[in-house]
Amino acid sequence: MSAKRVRRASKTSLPSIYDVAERASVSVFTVSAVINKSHQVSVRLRRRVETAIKELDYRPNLLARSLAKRHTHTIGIIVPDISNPFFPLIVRGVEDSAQNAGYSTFLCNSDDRQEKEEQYLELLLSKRVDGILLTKTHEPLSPVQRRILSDTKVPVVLMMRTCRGFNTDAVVTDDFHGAFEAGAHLARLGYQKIGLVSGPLDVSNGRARKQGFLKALKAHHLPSDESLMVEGDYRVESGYRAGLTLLPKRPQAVFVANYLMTTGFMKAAEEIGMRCPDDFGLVSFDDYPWLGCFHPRLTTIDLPKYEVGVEATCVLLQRIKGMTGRPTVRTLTPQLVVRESCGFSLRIKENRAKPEVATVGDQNPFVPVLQFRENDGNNLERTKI
Amino acid sequence: MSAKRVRRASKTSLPSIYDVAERASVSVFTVSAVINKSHQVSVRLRRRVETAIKELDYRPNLLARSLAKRHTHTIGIIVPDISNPFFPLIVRGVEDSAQNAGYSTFLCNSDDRQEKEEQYLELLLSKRVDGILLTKTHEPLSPVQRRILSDTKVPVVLMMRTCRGFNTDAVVTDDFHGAFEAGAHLARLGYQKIGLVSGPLDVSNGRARKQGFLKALKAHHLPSDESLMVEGDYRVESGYRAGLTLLPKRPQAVFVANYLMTTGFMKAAEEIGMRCPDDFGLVSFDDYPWLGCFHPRLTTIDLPKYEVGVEATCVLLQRIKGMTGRPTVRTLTPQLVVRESCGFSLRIKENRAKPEVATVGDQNPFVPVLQFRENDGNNLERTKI
DNA sequence: TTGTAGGCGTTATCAA
DNA sequence: TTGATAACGCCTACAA
Repeated sequence: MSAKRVRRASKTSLPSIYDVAERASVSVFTVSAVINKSHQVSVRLRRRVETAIKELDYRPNLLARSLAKRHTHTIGIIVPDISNPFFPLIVRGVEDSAQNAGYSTFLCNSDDRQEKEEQYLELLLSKRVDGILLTKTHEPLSPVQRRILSDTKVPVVLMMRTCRGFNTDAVVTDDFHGAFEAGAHLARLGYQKIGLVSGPLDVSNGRARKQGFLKALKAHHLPSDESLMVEGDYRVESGYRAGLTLLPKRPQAVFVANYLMTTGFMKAAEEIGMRCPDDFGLVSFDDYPWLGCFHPRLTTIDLPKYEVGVEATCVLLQRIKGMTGRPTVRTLTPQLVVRESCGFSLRIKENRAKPEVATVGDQNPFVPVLQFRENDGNNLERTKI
Repeated sequence: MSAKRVRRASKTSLPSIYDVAERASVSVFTVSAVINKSHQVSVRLRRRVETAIKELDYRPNLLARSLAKRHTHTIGIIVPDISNPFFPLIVRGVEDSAQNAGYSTFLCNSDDRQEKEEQYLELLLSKRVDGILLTKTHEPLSPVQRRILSDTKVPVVLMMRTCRGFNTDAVVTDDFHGAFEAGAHLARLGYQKIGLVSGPLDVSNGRARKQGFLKALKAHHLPSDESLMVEGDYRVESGYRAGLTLLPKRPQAVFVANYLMTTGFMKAAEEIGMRCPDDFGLVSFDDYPWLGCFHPRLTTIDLPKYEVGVEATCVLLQRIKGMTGRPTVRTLTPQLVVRESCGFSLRIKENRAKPEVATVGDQNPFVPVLQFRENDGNNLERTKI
């Protein structure tokens, strides 16, 4: 029974800790000890082990290690779609800070579909990830998901979207105030008939962005005309259709709740033959480095995407390390970036803006943020950090 | 020795196959058999096992499974930077087809740095991925990497960039012909003094794009003026600097070898006060769905990014399944997308274009591809497939 | 300081 | 068809 560990001829597969031990004429314990620096090992033996490792080109099997130690040093991350330009930066934030802490990440795309989300949740759990970062689909937590997430103690933190009935940590951007700023900016520029292309109202930040906008209208004593508000789904196509229905009503300005929809909206405007900002002002939500390079240069609410990833990872890692306490929601502050699509300079020139209306918040929208952002390109926006 | 498997109280951690076996009063073999459908099991036992699984909310431990089966059904993918808009779609292509085949993917960012690349290669190997998809950094394969990749039989397939001295499968886009088309298009429009902002020349596709461009000049009997060519590194900043040095020389047109650099280039043009396409024509490399929505609407060479991911995964999966044979290089065809930055309509109007110059290839550049692309937004460009 | 041997949760072989 | 039981490769008491 003791000789059973004479072990395989090592030609069969990759070298194991036993092969190293044999070659160095030590026990597996010693090998393990030097690899993990978990115990003091005499220099002599250590040397022998190290050279054996080199000679064999030994590489520890992380599967076995994880199995034995019961944690994988891996976190799972589920986003709707990595090819939606909104998510790469979040993911990058996650990976950077995870790697920094010695964790690696497993990426999944849910396509915003409950079914895929469930499936991936199962997979991640089966792979025994230590924690999960999740941008929930628009659907509420299903019973299955609830069971999945409850009967295991794998910590989950939500990103960008909260989920009613799912009381867990979350890191989001302050979309309410962001949208408020967007609406307020438009109002201060003297626009009175302002339209809205909102995100899906069954998503927390879709609601928040609409409510913030409405609040701004109210704060500036502007009527809120439901006929000027159309609900989109954050996708290009819905922005396009929104433009087709909204633009003919001749709004003076419009707030579009994300970049993809803005993209579609502009396309519609072009087809209809309306120009921005000449024929209508526009503020978009979420910023990208290339937005300052093409026309109309978009005025936006910049969301700290990378930071969302970083913060979410930070919280998750703490939970993994055993932090207890009630779930927390961390809210990151977005920022108004004034360029030209809002018609800023136009309105100023025409003296239509109303600087007398009090600026809400500490932001002075009359200081255009037009300077070139130094990005290193490959690492795109991260230099903002 | 036989009773040793009475096993833990199951409160300690997640239920194992033993817990299921015990509860169903069967052996672990039976449980394993029903889970994997690997053997015939009588309905009676199967039922018992299935209900036990439900009741315990048992979830197989993939770590243990992988350890025993010696494969993980996981592939690693290393790209320079997921937050560079070029890569998300490739990654998406990979994930989709991998998942389709029952594989999951592990994403890593090398930041185009040899060091991180090596580090991640080690990690992936330690995690025992079944194969690796790699977009090599600009540096050549290091001795370490060579050893890493050789002494293990984990198949590797290169994406987008080949690597001299590293003879393995690869899936790339035909950048030579893409760049040729770009240059030829400009030449046919009657431009004579054409500048180039190339990618890094130590990257295979950086070279290819330059050479294709030069070939086009030659084909159209245009002189190639080295002073009009500047080498960038694919990043925004380098495009910006290139613009600053190139534009004052008043080129009639310019070919910029990727999107990020184009972005910087446009910024420079704006600062200098030159307008596109009025003051200079421009063709960019690599297309994005939003390019048709802002001005100047970029004329580009569209790269089938998603397909690169799909094809690469396909090859890799075959290798994993044991396909032998010499390494192959699959080359995907890019496509000229004519919009307005090249000055197409301007030149036509002014009668400066030279339609008499033979069109090279089957592409007719005088058919502007301006129609709205139907994208579903969240899944962005993938609808092109 | 070093070694021995059992356990982590599966699969797989060989009997029964 | 089922059941024991030995791998898989690593960690870690417990001993020495």
